[in-house]
Amino acid sequence: MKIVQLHVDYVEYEPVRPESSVYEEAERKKHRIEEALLLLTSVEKGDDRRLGEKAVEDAAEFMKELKIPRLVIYPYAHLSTNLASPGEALEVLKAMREKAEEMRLEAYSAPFGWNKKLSISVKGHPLAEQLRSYTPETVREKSEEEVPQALLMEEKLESYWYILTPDGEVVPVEQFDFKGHENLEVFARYEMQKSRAVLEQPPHVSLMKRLEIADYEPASDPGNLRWYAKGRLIKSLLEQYVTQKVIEYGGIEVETPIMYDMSHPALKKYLHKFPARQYVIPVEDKKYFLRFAACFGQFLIAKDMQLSYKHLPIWLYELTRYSFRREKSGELVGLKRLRAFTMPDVHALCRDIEQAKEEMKKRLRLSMEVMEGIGFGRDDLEMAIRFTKDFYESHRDFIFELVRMFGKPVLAEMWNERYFYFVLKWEFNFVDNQRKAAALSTDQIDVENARAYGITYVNEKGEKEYPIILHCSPSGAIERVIYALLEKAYMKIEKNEKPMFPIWLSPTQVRIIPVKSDYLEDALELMKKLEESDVRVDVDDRDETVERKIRDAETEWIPYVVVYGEREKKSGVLSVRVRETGKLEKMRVEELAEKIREAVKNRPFKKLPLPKLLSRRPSFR
RNA sequence: GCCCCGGUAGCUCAGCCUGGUAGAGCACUGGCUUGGUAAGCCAUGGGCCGCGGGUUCAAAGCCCGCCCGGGGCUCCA
Repeated sequence: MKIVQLHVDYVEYEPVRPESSVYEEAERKKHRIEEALLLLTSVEKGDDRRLGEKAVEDAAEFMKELKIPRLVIYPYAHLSTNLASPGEALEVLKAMREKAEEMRLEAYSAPFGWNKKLSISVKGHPLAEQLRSYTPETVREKSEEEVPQALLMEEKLESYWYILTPDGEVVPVEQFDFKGHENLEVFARYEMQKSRAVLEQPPHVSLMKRLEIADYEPASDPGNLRWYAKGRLIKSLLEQYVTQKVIEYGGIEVETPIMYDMSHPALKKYLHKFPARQYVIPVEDKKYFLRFAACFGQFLIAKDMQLSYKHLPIWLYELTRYSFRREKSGELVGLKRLRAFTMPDVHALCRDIEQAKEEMKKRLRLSMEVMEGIGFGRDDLEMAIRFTKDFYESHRDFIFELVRMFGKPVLAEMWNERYFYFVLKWEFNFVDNQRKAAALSTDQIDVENARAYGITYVNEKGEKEYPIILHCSPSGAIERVIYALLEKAYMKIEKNEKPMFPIWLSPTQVRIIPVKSDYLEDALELMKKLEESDVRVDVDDRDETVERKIRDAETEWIPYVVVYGEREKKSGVLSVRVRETGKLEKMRVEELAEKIREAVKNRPFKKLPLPKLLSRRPSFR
């Protein structure tokens, strides 16, 4: 395919008479289009629809750069001596028109197969005239950079912003009184203008390194981190906790592949509806993409399931380690935004919208419980609800029910049209030290994918129907949860308070410091006792002063530090330095164990995956 | 992707502007020290100063190119 691309002040054409055996219907009148990008297009032998689509994509990019408002596709046979047959050529031209429409370009198209009178006025800048040449090879090479439609559409998306209150008010953001809701205001401004110059680096990055949680891995692709023992432990506990909660709520846990064939028909559509860039892996003559959510695997399972209305609602759950999104390199930050991340993802198949609404309420409750269980309070999170205008008009009460459940004013974004596959989504957002927001928990009502994947259930009448699908991550990405915990801890440092992890997540919960080496035996004994009641304990047996060991325990944010010496040996009562209160407290071993059991309550426990003796423990960095 | 900043010991960084052949603290190793609630003392070892080219008698430093990393912008379903 050869295209002469011209940036024109105007183009005028007038169909005179049909010239080819294949021609389109056309009016014999003069057409004039101003301020346009004109594509004089010759379709050659071997060209296919993909080439046409690619050409339109390139043109669209050019138009965006130069702010050219409209496109004219003009069949022009005189650029090649190797023309395709008229039938084939028309097919490719139609693909171009469809593509332009799909991309919501203002596009005009001259009729194929006519002898036309043509006059044009080309602009005088250096980029105004260009020859483009496409062969099947160009598409094969370039297609790795395929940009999903949704990414392009997103840029055109128009939103209206409101605050919804638990009392049922709808207030345009500009008119809302944010007194007492300062965090929501920061969040709303962040979402709406999405730009803010901040120079400092986010505090959680140096914390994640210093606390030996995670670190960048220069030998991998950026945004793929390495996890040290303490980080792995914390992450693993969070993973187990979310999974446990989802299963309590009736989730059915499955596991699915991490890579999928890009040419699989059902996946193809979803790839385009979902604004994310993929990692692509060529294997022999096929291309696979790494999953960027659990959706694919679960939908493919659901498609094969024998589902009756009696089974619904049904929840399918997977915790993806990992999901991959090839975010642009400049967007990656610490644990906040990664290219490989761990995402709990629970889908619900529902028979109709009413059932979907009921399920969504349960899942909101689940998400609230999970966030609270992890250690986030209501003040730490701001809720956003986004929906189409249609959905709002027919389900207003439901939306306010969600707001009431959350119990605080909520940021609402309304779209005039449905651009994505869902009609409503909500998220919890965390506002960090840079006053930037990151989404954690989320749920969506998907009205499109059941059809796209051929997922059906049988209703009372024995007919097949498409279910509504909900997509929920009760915690959001696990890495991002840790980011939020670290950012929250940093806020404490800023207030001159002692930062710490929730006790159930602290790698070492109790550090025992023998006053001198003579008490090491006793310390080990004490450690054994505490371990028997599921407490993570270690012993600082290094040849250092007590002060030094305490300082090190403090910088590790250890919640309970026990100094053990003559006094404790005699009395049998421990001196415990309690981080939360900053006080020294006397208590017996059993009381200490009980305090920790109480703090962990119903949440998972894992043993400390490190040498128990500090003298045997290497530093990771 | 664009803009900015950076790459010197395991880590954090100084030195670079104004060229003269490599520094500190912490960590590591050895020794002294048996210490009671946030850093005990001494000593030792450790460096292709990101890579390649250029200028110069001489380059960690100046110039050019490249690679890698980070931050900001944009984006964030």
